[in-house]
Amino acid sequence: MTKITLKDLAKILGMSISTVSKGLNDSYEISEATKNKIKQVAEKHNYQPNLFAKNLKIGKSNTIGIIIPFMANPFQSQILEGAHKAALENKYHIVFMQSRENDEIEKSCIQFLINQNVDGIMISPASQSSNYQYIKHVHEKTTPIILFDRVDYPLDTHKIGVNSFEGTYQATKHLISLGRKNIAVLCGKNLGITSERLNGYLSALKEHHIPVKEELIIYCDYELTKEELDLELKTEILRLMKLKTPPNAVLGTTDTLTTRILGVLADSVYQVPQDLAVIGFANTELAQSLNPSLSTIKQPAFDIGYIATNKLIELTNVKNRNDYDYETILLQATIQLRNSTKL
Amino acid sequence: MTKITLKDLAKILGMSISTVSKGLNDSYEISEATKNKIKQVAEKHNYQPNLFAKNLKIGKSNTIGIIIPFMANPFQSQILEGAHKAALENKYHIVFMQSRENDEIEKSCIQFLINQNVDGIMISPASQSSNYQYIKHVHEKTTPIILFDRVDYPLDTHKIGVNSFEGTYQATKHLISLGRKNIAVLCGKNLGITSERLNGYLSALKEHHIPVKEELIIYCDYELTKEELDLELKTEILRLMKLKTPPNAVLGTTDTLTTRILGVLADSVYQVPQDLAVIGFANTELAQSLNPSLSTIKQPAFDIGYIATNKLIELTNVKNRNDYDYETILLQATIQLRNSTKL
DNA sequence: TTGTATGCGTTATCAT
DNA sequence: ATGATAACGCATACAA
Repeated sequence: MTKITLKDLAKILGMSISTVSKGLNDSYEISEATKNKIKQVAEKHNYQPNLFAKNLKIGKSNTIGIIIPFMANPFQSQILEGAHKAALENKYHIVFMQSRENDEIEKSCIQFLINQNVDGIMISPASQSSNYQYIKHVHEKTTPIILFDRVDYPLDTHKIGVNSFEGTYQATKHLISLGRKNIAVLCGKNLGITSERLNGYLSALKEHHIPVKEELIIYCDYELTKEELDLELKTEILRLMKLKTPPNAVLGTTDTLTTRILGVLADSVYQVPQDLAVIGFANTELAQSLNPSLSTIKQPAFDIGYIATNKLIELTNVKNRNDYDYETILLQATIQLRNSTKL
Repeated sequence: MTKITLKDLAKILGMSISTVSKGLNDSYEISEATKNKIKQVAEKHNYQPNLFAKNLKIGKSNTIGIIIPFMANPFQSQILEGAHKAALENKYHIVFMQSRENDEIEKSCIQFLINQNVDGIMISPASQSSNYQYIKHVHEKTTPIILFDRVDYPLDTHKIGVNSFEGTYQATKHLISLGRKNIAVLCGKNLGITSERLNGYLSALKEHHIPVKEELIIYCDYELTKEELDLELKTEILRLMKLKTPPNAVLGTTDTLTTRILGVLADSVYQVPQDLAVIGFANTELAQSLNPSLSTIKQPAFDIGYIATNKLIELTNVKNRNDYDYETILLQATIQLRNSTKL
């Protein structure tokens, strides 16, 4: 039961290859009667066009590339799942690559994808302006590129992410309403989203006339290994808790930072939430299994991946991208209050 | 800067297309001198062969399919990461599909992959003998299939997984050594790996002359939604704790069961580890962030994916698979003792 | 409305 | 050692 081709179908039907091809593609030049006959036989023999031949002919790959920092990460694999669904529905393929939070690797990923003839690329940039000139060039001259998750990046294109400001703003307000006014905030160094998320924090403080203390704003290097990051966080916690007025709450602006700080605290003498209330961006299903259960800012990760992929595929089929009207879609993050901020 | 083809190179070099092609493919019929010249020019113009044309010609796709129950799952996305690395190193592509623990979806995934002309497929089966006849047929007649993770499945092929017996055996012994002899065990219903993992538990009990109580062996339906599973676990916990001699420990035989039971317990009146010690298969990075930190049986997920993919690619390039010597590779799971089993 | 012929970019067979 | 040519499976311009 070897693969059946157009030629085989043509022979079975006693027609020419082109008639069969046109019939299957619903060409207007073929009569309904023959179309039906063709489709019926194709169906019966479970005909599936050879994609390599098709793509070679058409000059399209029906494949998009996705560049993500790390795939073995709950938040990002949820995004991938959404992307996967959208791609499947549109009969597109996905080739994904991991930038590992590194600009150079990111560039090689893009080059690889272009060599693979992908029709479009979606990126969650490794840093604020990583490979900007190169990405801009590729986007304008060769292959459309859109941004997801980390959308605070200068490229003029579709951007699908989350309302960063709102998430940290609401979370900070919640902490304040609990009487936790001395809030440390963990930020990703050189991360595009950092500024908006920090703004949410700052605005909430300002609104409540709470002075900003620089010593409570911590920038973490995102290129560190897990162990190095843990060590850095541990050091920071020690420093913070030795201040004359130590913080009584911590806000994590990214999934990684929130979950890591939790591990560091679990390993320390400080109690959550008694000593430090914790809240932050986190998409882990284990939030409620933690003890105390973790209050989180949860992003609609699946939707981000799903919408971004649909947008990219749409863009892929646009003939002329000059003067194209790009959209920025910011979904709402939702705050889920649990025990790490109780009391 | 449009894509450069063999034809372009030939023109630049003033040679024929076939000479250039042979030169790039290190054919013995081309002189070293011209080979060098060809490669140099190809390099300079960053020539990349069109994979669609190549695959069409060769009749291979250089693509493998991976079918996994769920990708947005820490354990499975770690496997995927290993697979991704191996594929990249071998210049292979991956198309992955999710069976969602469902036999029918699994079958449609296989059919899809075959239609995509994948050179081979690796599956973590949805259940004990899901689609066995079909998979056997495909494997023998069409496309090589290997198994990973859930390797307790009758197909004669490569199997890459973990020593299930050893993991639960050691974990159970550890619980017993702590004086926790009344151990409930959570199993996946119809899951191939269940029997070996249960055997580990039973052997450890036997070795310590502890009678087996059927009432402590719980089979959970793997096709349930998260909410339904939580509810089922909640009900089971209530039942267990009302027994005349309630269990003082719980062993989870899969990642899902271990992490879910933890959430259910966190939401209950029962304390971990005071009332119930908890240990089980789990690859989450949050194990140490849990309070109490979770004792886990951790699988080398990355290695499973990496090795399986390499084995599959190897198999893909075998001409005659009759009488092929298939391997079963069982890696060691490692037990990480933490606070959920202290005291 | 249907069929013929060409070419997408490769590899491979056969001449030269 | 190098080149001309056919073929992979498909879509399409053009002819009938």
